[in-house]
Amino acid sequence: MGAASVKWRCIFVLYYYFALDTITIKDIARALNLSTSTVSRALRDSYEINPETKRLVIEYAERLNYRPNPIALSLRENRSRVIGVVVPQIANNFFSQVINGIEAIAYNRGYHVIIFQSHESFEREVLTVQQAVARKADGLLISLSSSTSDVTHIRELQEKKLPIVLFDRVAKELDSISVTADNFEAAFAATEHLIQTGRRRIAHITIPPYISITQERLAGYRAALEKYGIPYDENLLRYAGFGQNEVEPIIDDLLGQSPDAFFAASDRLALGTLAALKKRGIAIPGQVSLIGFTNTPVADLLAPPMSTVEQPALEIGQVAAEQLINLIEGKYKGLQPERIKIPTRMVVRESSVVDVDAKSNVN
Amino acid sequence: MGAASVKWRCIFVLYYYFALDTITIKDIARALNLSTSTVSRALRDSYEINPETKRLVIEYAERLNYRPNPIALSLRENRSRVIGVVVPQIANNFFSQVINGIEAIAYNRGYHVIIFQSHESFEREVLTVQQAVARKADGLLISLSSSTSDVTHIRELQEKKLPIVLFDRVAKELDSISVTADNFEAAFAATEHLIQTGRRRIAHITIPPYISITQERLAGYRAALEKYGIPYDENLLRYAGFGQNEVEPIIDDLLGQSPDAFFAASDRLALGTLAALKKRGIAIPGQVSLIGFTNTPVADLLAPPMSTVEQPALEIGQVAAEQLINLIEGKYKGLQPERIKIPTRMVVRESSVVDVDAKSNVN
DNA sequence: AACGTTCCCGACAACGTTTGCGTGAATAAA
DNA sequence: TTTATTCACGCAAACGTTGTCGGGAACGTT
Repeated sequence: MGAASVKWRCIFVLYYYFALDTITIKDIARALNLSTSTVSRALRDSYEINPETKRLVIEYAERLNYRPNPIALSLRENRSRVIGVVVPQIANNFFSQVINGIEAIAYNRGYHVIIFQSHESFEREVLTVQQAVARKADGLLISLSSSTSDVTHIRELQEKKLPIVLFDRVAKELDSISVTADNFEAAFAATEHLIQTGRRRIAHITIPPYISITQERLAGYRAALEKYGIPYDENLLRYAGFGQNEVEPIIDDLLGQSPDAFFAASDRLALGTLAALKKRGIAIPGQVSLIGFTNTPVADLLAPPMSTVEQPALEIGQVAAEQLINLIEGKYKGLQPERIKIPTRMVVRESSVVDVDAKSNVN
Repeated sequence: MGAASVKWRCIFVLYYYFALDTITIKDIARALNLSTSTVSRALRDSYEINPETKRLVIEYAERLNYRPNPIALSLRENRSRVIGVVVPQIANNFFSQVINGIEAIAYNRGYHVIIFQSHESFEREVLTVQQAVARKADGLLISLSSSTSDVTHIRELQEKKLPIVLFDRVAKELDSISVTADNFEAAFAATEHLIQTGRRRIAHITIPPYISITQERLAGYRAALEKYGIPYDENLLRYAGFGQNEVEPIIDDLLGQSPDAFFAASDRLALGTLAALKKRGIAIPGQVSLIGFTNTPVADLLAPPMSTVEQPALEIGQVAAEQLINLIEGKYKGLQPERIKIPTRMVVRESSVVDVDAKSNVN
């Protein structure tokens, strides 16, 4: 009895410990009476292995479903085939679409993606980037948090020659490849559209000023105003953070400046603005026009359907991933880091279409 | 000249190769004239190391910002501190929120998250799961693809004792921990709400029938009908795939059955239904009511604001991650695998609010 | 003085893989 | 027959870390 129970316990323990145990090159070597080096070379189809031996090894490996241990490879080759992606928030349509694009390219080129979130916090961004480095990511795709004004933590990594590509929220101070939407053009087009439909007092509600896209979009906005001889009124400009209820008071405040249009620089802000305006019973586009920067697929279904500048999120992710992997694999030896701008697309919907009468009135 | 250029090239090469080189335990040992074992023990605060030596080592390590190499640790300990997440699509509000929840918990408990997408394809799911295993993930969080009817690829892993937790799209055949919304209750509540507002011919448009949630939701729908003595009419039931334009013809088809309400079993389907109905000029809720299963934050801003059953995506992710990590860390020795249901919340908005007159007419 | 403890520390193996080098055997060339 | 050459394979080191073992020195106990 005792002996039997011990026996069963042993079997259980063995099963438990070895069941998940994937087969290694050593197992193959032992089974075939070869050395690990021979097996390794056979699997890599080295010329210095007898074809017959190769056949044996490969057959056996396939039969037992051998998979090389990527961790051992990483340790040896000092590369992980992992790229780290640092975004402010995953649960944001824009970023999840970008990640989608990244993953597609990475997958095709044999890399995996580890996601890190900075939660719009500078401190967490620093920590998270360190984590990614400690995890031995081969390269980093970063979109800066909105509270990041100091980028030395990134610069240090660049100086250590860690491949880095920035996307969307980039920093001018960093001399790296960057991939963004053409924010200037997009903002210019949106503003111009509002002007051409007769609007003059165009409020611009945007995200914190540190990050690059804010400045580019603001520049586009101002350039359009200037082109049409409309003076820039900084009372019509507001920065909104990422809190829950930040938008409403800002809208209230802006309404005091009697704007006839709102240009919101992000998805979240556009929706917040729409909600606030509706809540206050302000007619869109009757009293004010609205156009947003967005990636929501439902702009069409809103009330009213919302004009937007669409950012090619998927494409940004794809291009950024391609650039990074090229960088990792050393295909850019001497070239200058490039700043890539992906064109956007403006979709005019009801929220900014002023009918002819109203337009002539306004004018 | 030649010698100088060679010298510079050497320096460049050295710099290039060693700049990123993080410091190892060996470097510390060499610098302090100790053995690697001593350094290792000193850093782990072993009792058998002289306090003075410890101080020296720890000081030096901190000064040079030593970080243990997680890859070496993984190789040695046969664990990666990585959890693999397999979802049909990242760029889906529900899943990105789930991932958000997963990441939050994983981060706190010292794990990282690698994302895999099955793109709703069975073949890619199998491949991707294999990838995750080959990558030595310590455990897997899986939401099955809609085309997955055979789950042997998952079962095999379970039999190999790989910790697995299923969420949202689970399979009854698999004896594992699962975390889902309470789909039956949610569907029951939604249907009951439609009935209580006077609807009788309630169309149900849902996702492919293999996956668990479809069946649970359908069961809830039917149970509500039964409770109110309304015969189940299978002509009012439609399955939609994940193609671009699948919803519209289905709606057209359903409209032939003169329904007075639509209950859509997913976010995407609800929005597609809304779009199709609007396109056809059908008044909501005048002619038909609409209620969706959704996670979109903009339901309120739609025209009309859409009634929804909200799934607690973030919470599902958190609970699933917790369960998995407990499983990985062996905290469940003998316990039965649990099927956890997270309660949902129904939010009634205009799209299903029938005014009194209309209601009495319909009745 | 002989012995047992305690304290600190180093050597070594192991995790899975690749690779430079060495080597015995068979073959070819002299 | 001797000497090169080619072929096919094994040995050992390395990647960074931890744990087992063992051992020298200093101390305390008979």
